[in-house]
Amino acid sequence: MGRGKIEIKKIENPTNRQVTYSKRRTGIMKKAKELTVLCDAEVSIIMFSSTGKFSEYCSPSTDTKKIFDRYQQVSGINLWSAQYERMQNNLNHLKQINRNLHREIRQRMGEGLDGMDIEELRGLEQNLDEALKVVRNRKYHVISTQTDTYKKKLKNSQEAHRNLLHELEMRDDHPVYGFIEDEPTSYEGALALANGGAHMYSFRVQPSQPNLHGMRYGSHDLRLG
Amino acid sequence: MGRGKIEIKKIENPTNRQVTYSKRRTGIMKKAKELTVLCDAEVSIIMFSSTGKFSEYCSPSTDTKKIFDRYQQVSGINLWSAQYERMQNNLNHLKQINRNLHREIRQRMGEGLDGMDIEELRGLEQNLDEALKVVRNRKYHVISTQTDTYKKKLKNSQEAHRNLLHELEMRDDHPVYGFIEDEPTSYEGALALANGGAHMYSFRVQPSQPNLHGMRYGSHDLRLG
DNA sequence: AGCTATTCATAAAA
DNA sequence: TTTTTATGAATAGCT
Repeated sequence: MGRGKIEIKKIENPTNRQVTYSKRRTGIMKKAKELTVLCDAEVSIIMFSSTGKFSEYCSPSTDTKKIFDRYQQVSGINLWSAQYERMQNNLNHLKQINRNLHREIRQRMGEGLDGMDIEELRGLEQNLDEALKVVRNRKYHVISTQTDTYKKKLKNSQEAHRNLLHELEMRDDHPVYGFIEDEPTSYEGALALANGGAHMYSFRVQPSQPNLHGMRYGSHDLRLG
Repeated sequence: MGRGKIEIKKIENPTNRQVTYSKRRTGIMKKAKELTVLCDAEVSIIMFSSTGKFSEYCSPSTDTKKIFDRYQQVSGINLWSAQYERMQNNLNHLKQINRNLHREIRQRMGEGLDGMDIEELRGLEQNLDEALKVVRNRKYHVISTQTDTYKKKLKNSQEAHRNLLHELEMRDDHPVYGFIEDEPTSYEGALALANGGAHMYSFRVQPSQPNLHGMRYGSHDLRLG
């Protein structure tokens, strides 16, 4: 179809090749359009020239993604299955880990112990016992630190007060209002703070069967996704 | 290009349409092959007839997936980003939950307490204390159940032994070997079993600063994914 | 599926 | 690139 027949092999002259590409590309696209209309077909064409120039055709009734989704269904080959499967596995793995973590927390809260044998129970008991000691120590440490800080602040405040009074005295010899000292420094005070805080006036009731469900020390959102 | 010009509009006669589809499809595929060879291009064609029949062409130097990946890069539109992003979000969400769970377990083991204030520490302490009581109760329950089972088995064994001896006596009046009774039923025995098991002969050493790292009561794989 | 009269696509040149 | 134009290719309508 042209001034003489041509052999179907790579056109070595780059200019000719480019010209032929351009012409034939137009031709294929036209044919694709005609096929789409005449035969009510769905066609997707993607092509790259040897210089990397990109062109595409897609039937107007659809889009490239839809055609490719359909292609995947029909061909049975999922083009992103590798990526997809890797993520899916990752997801399942994380879910499994989460289940394990969740179970462990439940056990550490005294729930779901039915499946554990003596060895496991003894291990858990010892672990909890040790953790409890550490937490208690930490608590007392935080309390004493806080008390010290409070003491220092009080001291500074007192001093500032005295200085202020002194200054006033120096200025106009007015009568002096005494500073009220009130430091909870006794061990009993600290203990009360440790065990009741703002509620130290009331006794803590210990139920024989404590309902641990929903009783968390923090406010983490621990629901599984 | 046939016996008369045709208008480019849908061919209503299904047979004609199917025939035309078949002929023109062959034509396009041939053109695609020629373009591939002549111009050293990469071409991917996917089409579906109105009856759903699927055909594809792809340049031999590549494959449909590669062309599509390249298409995505060039067009800038990631065709499966929606799916991908959803999974990615899911994954990140799970990872966050995982971190929270892990942190909670660490705190319940007495690690990573630095960021906790008094209220939280007191809550954790109380929670651990209650859990410890529940676990202890459970442990003793399991032990007593186990002891009961052991007793019953022993009883059955003794009875079977006596019956056997009795039978032997009845048969040939041989001398009788006594059954050695050895039941660890005392509370001391149960306690020893509870606290030491197979190692009840040795005293348990309580380090003043217990190394909780790696000391788990179970054998869960808790590594983060 | 083949055939073939026609129309279409396009190689070479401008 | 696009246009021109001579030619080979594709195919519509029939069998």
